[in-house]
Amino acid sequence: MEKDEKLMKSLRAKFRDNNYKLTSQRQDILDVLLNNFGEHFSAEELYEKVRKINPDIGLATVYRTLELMCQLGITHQVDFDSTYKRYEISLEGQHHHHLICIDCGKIIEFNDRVLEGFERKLEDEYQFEIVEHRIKFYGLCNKCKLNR
Amino acid sequence: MEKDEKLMKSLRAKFRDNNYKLTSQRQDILDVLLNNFGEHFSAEELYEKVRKINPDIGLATVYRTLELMCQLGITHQVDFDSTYKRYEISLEGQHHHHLICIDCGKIIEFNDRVLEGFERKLEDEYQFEIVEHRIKFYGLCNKCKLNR
DNA sequence: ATCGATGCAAACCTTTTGCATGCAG
DNA sequence: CTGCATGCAAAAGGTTTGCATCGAT
Repeated sequence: MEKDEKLMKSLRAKFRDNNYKLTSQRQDILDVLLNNFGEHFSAEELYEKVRKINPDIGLATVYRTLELMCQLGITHQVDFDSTYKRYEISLEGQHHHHLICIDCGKIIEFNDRVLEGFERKLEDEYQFEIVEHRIKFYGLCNKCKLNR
Repeated sequence: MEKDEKLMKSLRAKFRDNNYKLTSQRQDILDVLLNNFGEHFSAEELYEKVRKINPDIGLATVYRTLELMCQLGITHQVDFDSTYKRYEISLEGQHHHHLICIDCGKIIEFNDRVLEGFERKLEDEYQFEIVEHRIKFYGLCNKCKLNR
């Protein structure tokens, strides 16, 4: 839990350093975030999880906190093709991408650096300065391949 | 317009071959699709464009037709991080990806094959059969770079 | 003539907003 | 204390659905 403590400290600092109050609701949300590290979640899902810790929290607060955390770089949106928005915790230097199973919806994450040369080429060709990339591969996971 | 005729014919066949009626509304939607080839559009945007041809079409019909066309492979969803869904016409062998400007929202499309080797590697590593990929690079377009 | 497709309006679901109250700094 | 943050409920998108009618086959 040492690493978690350090991370929590840095996330709290992001609120404080930007003059946002560290309310108990925001702390509760950070707790849930770290206890579910690496997951993607909707506002509703986050709300349900936070309610187990603090049953009085309002859904609007969850939405407002998500927006603020995205602004502070604590979280960011991940856009899968769904009717609602999904989010995940941001971690510097942790570009990761997704393999998404079109049968069962399973999401596998992976990291890679192979794309960097490719990015240079694109930047030249289109006079575009790349800040970030999101890559998704759709297909069949091991299990679903067998069930066909 | 020769190529368009051929494409239109094949799209109409997709309805017919699957026993869906080729109503005037569906035909109007196909017309708009081909006359705005390559664009991404929301249901609302498509609705507005179709209304110029057929002012009596209902928004629900546009939604229902979009769903059907996605099912038939005529269109597919593209997921940018927005509050509403966006679609584009599908074209076999035309994998293309996006450069998205984080300042002005401009979207530049590009094609590339450099990722194929990378895909093989992922398939081995994760026992995952890749069917399709979607790649987005976020950054600053030429114009917005200058305005900073 | 039949049954799927349409238009309308209502329902739904997710997200945002206004306002009075609460609480961190 | 002060002003930002919260909870509630209402409003605001975007999308889906029920139902009577229309029209492609």
